[in-house]
Amino acid sequence: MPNPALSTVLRVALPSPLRRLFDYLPGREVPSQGWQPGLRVRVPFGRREVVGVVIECTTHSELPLAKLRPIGAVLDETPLPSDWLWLCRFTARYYQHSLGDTLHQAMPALMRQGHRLVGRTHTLWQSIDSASEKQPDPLARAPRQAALREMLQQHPHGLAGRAIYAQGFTREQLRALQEKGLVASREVTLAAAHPDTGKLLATPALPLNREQAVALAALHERRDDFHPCLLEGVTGSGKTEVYLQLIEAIARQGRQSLVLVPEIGLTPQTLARFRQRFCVPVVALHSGLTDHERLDAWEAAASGRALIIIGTRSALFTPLANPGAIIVDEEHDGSYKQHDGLRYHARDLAVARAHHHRIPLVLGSATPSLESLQQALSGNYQHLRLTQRASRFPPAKLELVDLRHRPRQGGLTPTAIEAIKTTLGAGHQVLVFINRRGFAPTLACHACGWLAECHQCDARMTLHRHPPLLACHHCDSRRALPDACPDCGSGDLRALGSGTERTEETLQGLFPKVTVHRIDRDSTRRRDSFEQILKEIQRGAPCLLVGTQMLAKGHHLPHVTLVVVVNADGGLYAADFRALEHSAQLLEQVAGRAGRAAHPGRVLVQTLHPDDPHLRLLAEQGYAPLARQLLEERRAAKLPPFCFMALLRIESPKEAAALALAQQAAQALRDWLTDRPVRCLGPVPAPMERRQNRYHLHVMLAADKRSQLHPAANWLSQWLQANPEARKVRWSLDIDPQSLS
DNA sequence: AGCACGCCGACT
DNA sequence: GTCGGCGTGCTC
Repeated sequence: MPNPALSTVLRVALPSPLRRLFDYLPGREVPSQGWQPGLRVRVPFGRREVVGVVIECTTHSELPLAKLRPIGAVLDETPLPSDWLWLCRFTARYYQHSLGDTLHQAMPALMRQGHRLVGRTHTLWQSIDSASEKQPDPLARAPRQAALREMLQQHPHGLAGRAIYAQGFTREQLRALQEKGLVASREVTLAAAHPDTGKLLATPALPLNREQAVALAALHERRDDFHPCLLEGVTGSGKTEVYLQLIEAIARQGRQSLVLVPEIGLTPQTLARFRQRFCVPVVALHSGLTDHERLDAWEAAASGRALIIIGTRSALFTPLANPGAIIVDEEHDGSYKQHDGLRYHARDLAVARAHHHRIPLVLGSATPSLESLQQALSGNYQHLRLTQRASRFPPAKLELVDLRHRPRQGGLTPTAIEAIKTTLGAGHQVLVFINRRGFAPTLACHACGWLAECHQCDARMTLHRHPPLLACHHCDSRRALPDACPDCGSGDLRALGSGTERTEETLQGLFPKVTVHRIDRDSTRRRDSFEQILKEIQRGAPCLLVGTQMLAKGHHLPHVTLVVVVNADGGLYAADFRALEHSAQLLEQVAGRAGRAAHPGRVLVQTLHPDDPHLRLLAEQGYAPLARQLLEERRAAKLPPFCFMALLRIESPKEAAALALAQQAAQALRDWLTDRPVRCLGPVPAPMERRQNRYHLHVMLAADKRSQLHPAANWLSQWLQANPEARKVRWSLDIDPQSLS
């Protein structure tokens, strides 16, 4: 009988919401280098098999050894990257999430399914020295093949097919060179592949202005230490060029740069800008990748071969063998926060990760979040500012247009229509911004006041014209348009207010000879129609663009010289304390679309509150002064970034069940919090309490310091997990919630 | 979260 | 007589 005290016990993290590890005995298979944390294993779990990660190797278990089951299979020869494991453990702890679930989310799909990483190869293409140079050039009449051969000659270790095609070469050109015996392929095991040591730059760096040079020098100076920077640069001030030259410097040391961009920002144009600059492959993590491509990218980053990795939120979880810098572009963007499951904020995790790796971190934005701005103003982050635009013209001022007592057509005042007419007459393009999809926000009965309401949500239904229906934007319910009022039978039903469809229709009526492009989620359902329209717009013919924030963010629209904001009031008096910040960021971003190239721009902002002090400050002095004032207001009100919050959301189809648990949780929490410096608010009904026939309640936790909040959030999470009542409703704990809805 | 077990209503 | 509804319980 072996001594049970000496037997090996493996503590394994499994893809389950249960926030604990599970103990296993080793099975038949022994890992080639012994048991180590970080090895993936396949284990029996209940009545199924799952893939888990060994977290601890120990010799005892809290359970009797007879209850432990053996590990089924060992999936890795070497542990998963330690920087990646560290990041997942940090994330799980910070966001009160199961470690096993966090690890699973951070892994490519094929690794989740248990694919092995060893023995995988990929094909590299290399140019071969031709036997005799005297022969006439076989490529004299094939310029693309010649160019391809030249590119391959600059990469002595060879290039992957994907990298070749990314540079605009085709399979056929490659095949032709192969048949002529000028290039050859070889299979390389992934682990043994060399980092690309060929030429780094495909096109030379652009000259920097003084501010850009100062920013780059500052980043450069301390590239071997944690060095967080807020790069606050107005639209068109050349933030991207600073990123590119920082990446270049990092890559020259053979180190990797991780670039995060907002969901909407990972466009072919963005990628093209990076790929045009660098010869080395730019690994892009976008939704179009196959599972195998995703695994390749993961391995390329984990091995250190990939020097430049660019992606959206989830790319933060890419392992880095040799990290050199992390860049978060448009750091204020809401898409960095995940809104379900593991509710992480990629920007905040980027800060933690850069700190862990002791590398520079660049948070870039024209409209920084108040969180990052406060860090910069208080000296925790270095504050780098870019105020000069490449364009000859200063940024367009916002002109407030009073909506009160003015006739409106499709939401537009005569002032706006006149300006549109003038701009189109001058041969320029106009962007009309409305933050509402559909034809009109709702349908109303003019006889009795009935409004079209959703049966499942506390919300009005939006009127759509093509196809004609009532749709709820908060659930998936839709209804046919009623012919008469369901309450009083009157036929006098009218569309109330304007959405993109109605403004498009009005503008087409007013300017029948001009093309009107509507750009919103409804009009761009098809995969690449948005890209098509953008290309068309960039050709420059006079036209009208009507769109939602899809249009406002990031896209270069050089021929737009007039921007009209149909209604700026959405965020002015909203209940959510962040609404004003987000609204100001959006307005500034929209305004930034005006007049970037050869002509100055105008921005008309329609409002029912032209005297609102915040709006006036934004219009007269811009985002930066407004942001500083908002910070003072947050400080006075003890709101983030001057406090730290965690939000418990509870939802159930049964209102009473949700309320009962919310009250119990709040009570238990308050008892525990006695004499602790954490405040507990609620339960309160969430904004729009009923959504999809589910009732939503909130309990809020707030503390002056992150370190105070954390134990309370942890306690609450444990309490909920231990409480059988909590299983009857759906709940989630959101650390640093971004929105209170 | 999965996945089973278990105990009551409308179907061939 | 069954098929299947989702409440409850468990996963090393």
